[in-house]
Amino acid sequence: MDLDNPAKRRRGRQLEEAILDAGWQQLLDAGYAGFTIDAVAERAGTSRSVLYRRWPDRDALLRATLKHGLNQGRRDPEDTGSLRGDMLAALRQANSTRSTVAPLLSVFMGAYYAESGRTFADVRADAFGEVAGRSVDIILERGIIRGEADPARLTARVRTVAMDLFRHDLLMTAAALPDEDLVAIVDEVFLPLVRPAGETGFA
Amino acid sequence: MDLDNPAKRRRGRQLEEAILDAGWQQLLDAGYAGFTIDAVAERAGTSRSVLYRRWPDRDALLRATLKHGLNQGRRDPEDTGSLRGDMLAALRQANSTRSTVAPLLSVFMGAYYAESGRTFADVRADAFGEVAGRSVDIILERGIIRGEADPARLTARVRTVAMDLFRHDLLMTAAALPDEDLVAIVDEVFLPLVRPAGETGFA
Amino acid sequence: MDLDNPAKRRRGRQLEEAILDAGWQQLLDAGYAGFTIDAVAERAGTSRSVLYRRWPDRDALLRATLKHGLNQGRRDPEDTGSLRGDMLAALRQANSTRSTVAPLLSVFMGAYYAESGRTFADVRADAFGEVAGRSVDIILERGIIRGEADPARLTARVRTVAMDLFRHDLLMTAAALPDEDLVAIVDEVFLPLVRPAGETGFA
Amino acid sequence: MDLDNPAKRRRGRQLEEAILDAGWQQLLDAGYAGFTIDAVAERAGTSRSVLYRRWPDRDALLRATLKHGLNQGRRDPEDTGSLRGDMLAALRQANSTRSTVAPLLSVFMGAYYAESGRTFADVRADAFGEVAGRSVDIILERGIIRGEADPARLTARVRTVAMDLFRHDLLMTAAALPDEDLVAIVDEVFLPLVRPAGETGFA
DNA sequence: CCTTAATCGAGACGGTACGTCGTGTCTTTAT
DNA sequence: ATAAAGACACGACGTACCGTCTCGATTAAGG
Repeated sequence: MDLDNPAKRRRGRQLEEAILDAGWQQLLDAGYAGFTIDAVAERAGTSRSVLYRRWPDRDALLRATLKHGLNQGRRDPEDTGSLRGDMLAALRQANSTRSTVAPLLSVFMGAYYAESGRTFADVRADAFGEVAGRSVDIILERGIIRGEADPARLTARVRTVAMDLFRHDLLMTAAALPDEDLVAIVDEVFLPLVRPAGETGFA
Repeated sequence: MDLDNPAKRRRGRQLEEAILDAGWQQLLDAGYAGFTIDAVAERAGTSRSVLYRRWPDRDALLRATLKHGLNQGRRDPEDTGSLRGDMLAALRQANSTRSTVAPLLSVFMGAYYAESGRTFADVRADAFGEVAGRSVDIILERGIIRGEADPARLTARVRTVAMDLFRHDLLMTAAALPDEDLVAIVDEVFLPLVRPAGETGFA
Repeated sequence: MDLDNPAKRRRGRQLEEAILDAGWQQLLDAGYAGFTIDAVAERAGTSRSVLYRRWPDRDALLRATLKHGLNQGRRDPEDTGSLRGDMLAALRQANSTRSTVAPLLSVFMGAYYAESGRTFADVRADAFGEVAGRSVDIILERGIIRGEADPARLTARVRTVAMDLFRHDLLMTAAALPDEDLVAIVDEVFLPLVRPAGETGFA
Repeated sequence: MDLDNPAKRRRGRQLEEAILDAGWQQLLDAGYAGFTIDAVAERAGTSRSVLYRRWPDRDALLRATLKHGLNQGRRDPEDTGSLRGDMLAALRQANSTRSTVAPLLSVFMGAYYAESGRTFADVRADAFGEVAGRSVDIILERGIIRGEADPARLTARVRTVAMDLFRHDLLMTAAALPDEDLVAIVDEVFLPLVRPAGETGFA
């Protein structure tokens, strides 16, 4: 890559990181169609054989790249003082980063996990990282303590409903959602389902 | 195909139907990777040029094929006598047919509509056809008449929440959902959101 | 072709002329590769079916076009007062018109007449028209009368030698020849072969 | 070709030879129309990309194939003891091999060299190879030594006149010439032009 | 004058070859 | 041993023509 730079050849872990970074950038820049072995190799400043030594084919590289990219920069969810605020903050944070790449998840994760025989929960955990799943749990934990959420109503389905609807819309539009859609998810679906019975107004 | 076949050449609408049928079958048999212009053309007993004359590229053909295939055999939703029963029946019907192909929707519809600048509502309508959208409306209409649904609570988000969650899971797993997941969607999310305030138990 | 021009449709002979003219222009403009049925039809302001009704395939049209084009504007050879002058004039005249298209002759005439089982003489006559063959005869006739050519030496081979060498060079270079090449053909080959024995200088 | 063939893949020069051989055979078997990239690749037991890596397009491959094929099996010209015999032998040898392919030369070499701006001499040398040009020189050298040819008369035009006329007829007829035409070239044109002045009869 | 048959003009259909690009395998050279 | 470079064999892509076909519109000719 560098012309006369005698910089040592990268190897092993270090090289792998560089490749996945390059792949992620390539994915963001050129989309699925532009996610080519050649393009990624060139962007990473290495050669195709190096990639093929690590991943058997393009799809495997794509999965590794998605996982690598999506799990960058995870943070614990913000504490805004209210369940509604926390949930909205989490959705807005997600909405600001994932848009373009998200649709790929459904195809590749879907196909891959279908073959691997894993469960739906695993799919979610692996695709969006451990942190993502735990974010909602943390937010709900705080809500329970504040008395804004009723533990009895928090089935698995209800716990993930906000993120699932967000993700659904993302998958269907391949673009960041308008903020009012996030608000609608929280106010019209999430809060009514988790709020202790009897409460009716918004917090 | 047969040079000596005195059967008239197919043309126009008739030919197009045959192509889309062939495409749909090819998609079910060989998946996205096997959805090749050549393969579809051969399966339809025509030639590649005929396809390229109608759709500019593979993706356009794929979108047309998806729409064609997904909108086959639509029927008005069954009337089971209760809102819960109607909704479950609709989900079960959908669950029995769409599984393998659904994930493709997110990528291609997503990408397409992102470019075309259409709205989310349009996306849904076009991808899943008019009937799909109306099914839920019909079911809810009946529910309102029976007193099982509160018109005041039926925002756009709430109206589609059941189908959206179903679709989300389908997209993420690329497989038919277990029946208990459908039940959970109806009992834990849908009914609590649409039921007139005050009612608490399951119907 | 014309927008609202109610000008009568051309038919029969008239239409055929227009097509061959268009073909000839197309050949000169775009060469062999650009000599397309579509291009000729469009240039002639008609449609492909009309061409296919007259010639079975592209090669047939090409042959017809070549014959049409090459036999335009034939004139009797100039009388310059000397055999050398006449021959040079004939070569120069030929050199000024045929250059680009000539190489096609060898392929298509060659192939066509090979199949048709005609003789070499016929080939030449048909490809270059009756006039071309007669031109040399006329020139030589005058030369004999002037005493510049010896009838005893004028075998078939010798009669055509100048035109053949000219045509050979044309075929090999696909371009008009430099004038000195024409002079060399006349002075170094043609005149020494036809001149009555004993004469040595140039006329 | 064979996936399981443990024979090493051919590469570089060796592969190139095989391709050109295959191309030459294809040309002889199927003519210009049958000289297809696919056909040549298949015949050579390789794939289209390999050809495109070496030649930019079909015409370039055709030119390379012609050069390759025409320069196979060149030998130094036979010494028959007389200028007439040597020249006739050379023409007969040429006549026995080149017939079918020759016409292609005019179109492709012509077009190519027209673009490349090379000289006529280069055209000839490249198209027919070094040896072809030298053959005549060798024959004439011997003739001069024997006293059958006059060096003073051997201009460039005269030196090549026999081969040029032969080639001309070949180009026009696309078939091997009858032997009497070769004899006519030698006896009626070649010998009269090169023979020392004063000699008149045939050797 | 009106009908009728032939031709024109337009364009879809079923093919084939083109030249490009990406894949996954394999080989070679250098670090 | 692994990196880097790149050739090989394969196959799909989208384009451009080919030669065949169908169909409505126009036109010349005949009853």
